[in-house]
Amino acid sequence: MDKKPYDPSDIEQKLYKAWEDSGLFAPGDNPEAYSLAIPPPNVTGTLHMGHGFQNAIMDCLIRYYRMSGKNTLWQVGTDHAGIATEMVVERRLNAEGKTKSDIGREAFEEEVWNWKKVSGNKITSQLRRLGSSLDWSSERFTLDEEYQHAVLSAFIQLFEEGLIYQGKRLVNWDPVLETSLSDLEVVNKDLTIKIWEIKYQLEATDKFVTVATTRPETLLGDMALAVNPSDKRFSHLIGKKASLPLCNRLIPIVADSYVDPEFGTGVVKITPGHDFNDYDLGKRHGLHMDEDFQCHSGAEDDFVPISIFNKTVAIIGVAPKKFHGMDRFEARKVILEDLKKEKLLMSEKEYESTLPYGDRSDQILEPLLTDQWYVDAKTLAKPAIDAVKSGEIQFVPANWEKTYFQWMDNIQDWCISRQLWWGHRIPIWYDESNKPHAGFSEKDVREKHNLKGKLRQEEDVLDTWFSSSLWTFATMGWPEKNEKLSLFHPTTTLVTGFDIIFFWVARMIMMTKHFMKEVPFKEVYITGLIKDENGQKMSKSKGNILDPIDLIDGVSLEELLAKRTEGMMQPQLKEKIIQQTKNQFPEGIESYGTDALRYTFYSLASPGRDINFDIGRIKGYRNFCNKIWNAFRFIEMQITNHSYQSSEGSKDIFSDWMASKIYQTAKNCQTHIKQYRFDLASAEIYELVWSNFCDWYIEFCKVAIQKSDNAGQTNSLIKNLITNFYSILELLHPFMPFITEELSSKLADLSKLEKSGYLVENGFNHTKASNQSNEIQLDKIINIISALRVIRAENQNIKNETLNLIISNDLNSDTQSIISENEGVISGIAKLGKIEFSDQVPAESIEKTMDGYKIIIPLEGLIDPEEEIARLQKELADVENDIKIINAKLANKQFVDKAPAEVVKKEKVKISDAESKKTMLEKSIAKLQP
RNA sequence: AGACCCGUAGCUCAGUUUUGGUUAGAGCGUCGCAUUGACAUUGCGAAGGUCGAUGGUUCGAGUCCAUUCGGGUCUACCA
Repeated sequence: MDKKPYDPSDIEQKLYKAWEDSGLFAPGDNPEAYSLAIPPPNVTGTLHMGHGFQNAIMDCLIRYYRMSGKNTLWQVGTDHAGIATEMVVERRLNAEGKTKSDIGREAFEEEVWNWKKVSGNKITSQLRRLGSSLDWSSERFTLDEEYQHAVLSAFIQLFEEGLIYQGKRLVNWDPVLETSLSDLEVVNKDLTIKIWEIKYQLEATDKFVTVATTRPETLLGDMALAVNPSDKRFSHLIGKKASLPLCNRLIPIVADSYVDPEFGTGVVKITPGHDFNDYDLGKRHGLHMDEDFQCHSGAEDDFVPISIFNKTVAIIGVAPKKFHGMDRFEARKVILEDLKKEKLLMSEKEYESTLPYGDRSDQILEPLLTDQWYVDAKTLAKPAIDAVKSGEIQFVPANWEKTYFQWMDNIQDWCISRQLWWGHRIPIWYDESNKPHAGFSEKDVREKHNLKGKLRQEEDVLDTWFSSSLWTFATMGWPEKNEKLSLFHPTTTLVTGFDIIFFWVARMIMMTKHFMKEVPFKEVYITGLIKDENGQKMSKSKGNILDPIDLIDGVSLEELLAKRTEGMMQPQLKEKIIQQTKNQFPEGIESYGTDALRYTFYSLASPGRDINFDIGRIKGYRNFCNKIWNAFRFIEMQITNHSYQSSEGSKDIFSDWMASKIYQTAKNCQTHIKQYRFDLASAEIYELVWSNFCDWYIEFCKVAIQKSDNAGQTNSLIKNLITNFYSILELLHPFMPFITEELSSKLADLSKLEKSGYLVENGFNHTKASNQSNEIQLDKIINIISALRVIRAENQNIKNETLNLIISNDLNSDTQSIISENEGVISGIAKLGKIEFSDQVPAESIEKTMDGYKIIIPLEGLIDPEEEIARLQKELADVENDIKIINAKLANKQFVDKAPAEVVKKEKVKISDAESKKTMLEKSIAKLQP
């Protein structure tokens, strides 16, 4: 037996492989199903702390229910992550001096598939390192053939139902990635920007009106000026025209209540092609341009917005030729100079506002008029709202429902087309008259619609979230109806973060309700977001990211620095990050093992919104693993040293006590897991194992075995010890799968049980209800031993002496006889000579009043009576104070009348306890006094 | 502008809803003591909190209500 501490690296990967090879994670056919679908990570991504956290939780759930006898499916898979992946591959191409358009669509797609091959398995192997008991046999990727078929089917059905439509609208345009984005992919940043005031000359006068703008370049696309209809300052202008600076064309002045007379100058320039509000206003007023480039208002149907940007946001169209080809910011500069020259620029001021940025590219977005595909989200939202309102789906914690409703009630149609190459190409073919038809292939479309002429396929691909919104059922083979779907769908629970409630959770509910006529999951457990120990979001640019695998295996400072600084978007932060990392981890990070990391996650999983990951805590849980490991080593020693034989044994009070504690904890954990309180469950088990099992039970067993005088008794003590340890391993297994599996198999070998297979599949076999009265008795004995320890700590001269103990006869007779029966063990642990029950108290002694009885340690010549009196008097003062407080309470008529009888009774019991304690203390003091 | 979350021991957090009711808990850290048989990744013991503030409801408030201060998040945004 070696003495080195527990080393998880010896066992973890070996065990996972054994589990996986044995096919233990694959579902069976028991109709009592429990299923989870993993939120599919980006196929080319790597594991971060959030993944680690959420997967730890999912694995605990699935292992717990698998052990409880449910038929479990934990669906695994990865997402193609359109924009993110396309960006990475494009950057790699750029580094080689090539561009996407150089090589063309097909070659590019091939590049991405190659990249997936290189980096694609990283995250799935990392999931294995976490011990996640995923069903690898049903792994899916969102671009698998089968999955693609589901995506196309969904699109075609929605199109045919009129719930997907094409429209020329303003979208959030990312000029760097050259694609549209949905509202959710826009990050609004608060900034100090500039605002300019510009004069527009009124037609056929020498008068001007002034408008304010933060984007002067858009004036090239202005189609009107607008004022509030009730604004007296400008009512005479309504219906007149103004001349557009630098452009030599006229635009109408219209009245619209959208304009806030209090804000700015009260006159607004209207650019329907480049601003969302202006677009709506332009539509209301039917703004359009004639062949002479003059703008007019009209009926709503006349509305034709003009656009002056192309897809790289360079100036085109009706803008004066001079500006053509200029980038938006270059054009802004030139326009401001020109306005200044013409004395039309009134002012330039600082201004607090927000600008929209792309969440991936981090570039300022531009509203741009393009053809896009939309999902009619308003229609799909209704059943999805009802599903949550009716309780068919429950959010945990429940207040996330509010967030959900707030968004769903104001939902906008969802732009699902992306001008990318990586993803599901939209299954639309245009005929020669540009009419769109949906189908699985060109052939399919031709046959269905009897088309003869040339067909052109839509170039765009679908938003990644469109395909992932089908995740729970598309992974199970939909649109085919099969047994898997009927057994495992709806899934039981979704575990995810609040950051994707809108992106994913809400859209899954909408789509699943629509296609399956049922919900995708019955409960949504929204976890907190993992932040660093200072409450900062973990991000590459802050340089505070942690890789869960580094916490498992350890990492040197050099490697950690390299990881945190490679491929930085803002290299100027590099020095700061290096310094900060060196301060935090001067020696790098130690290896803690998966079980310790997982346990840390559980202990932090309280219902709040943010979870600050304090690296200090993981150390404590590594020690916990070591503690368990050594508890096993103790048992191992007993088995070997006493030639343990597996046979029928008899009960003992210590094992009964332990079994009873385990049973209670197991019951509580069941509740905690149902309520997703992994923090409470883990804390309770920790306390059970460390404080009850190791600190007390093992110590009792140790002495009991030592003092046992017959082999049968020894054997039976060991047998009960083994059984209780098994129960603990079972209870811990969903939280710490590796160490528990390893120890259970070692224990099975040692104790010569027939090999009973893996804990993974075995369930909770050893935990049983036990003798509760024994539990109470032993709790009392433990109280006595603890009190003795306090006395020793307070009296340094007796800290190591063997002492005699007298217990007053006030202690009930049941406990007295149990103490007598186990005198040897108790004396052994508490280092006592003999234990007596008596009301005869020797003159020189230390006394301690307990719960209705007292313990006395005769100490002739060893104590200073004066010191002892002082100590007792302090204790007396405390008791008297308690009595005063309770008396005051009971003297309060209001309290006695209004408080529930139970509460009043409790107080009365309390005071009588305190009174008797007081009497005992007074007697003790009197005796010491000369 | 609206919605939401957080504030409890030196630090990181439970406890606050359904149900207001003893002396408010844990881990880490700190202090004192312990040393060869499971474990120093250890054991035993101790100290440490007017629960952000104010007011209210109540016999009774960390918990309920109102106001307020500080920190944070999301949604929507006006030129």
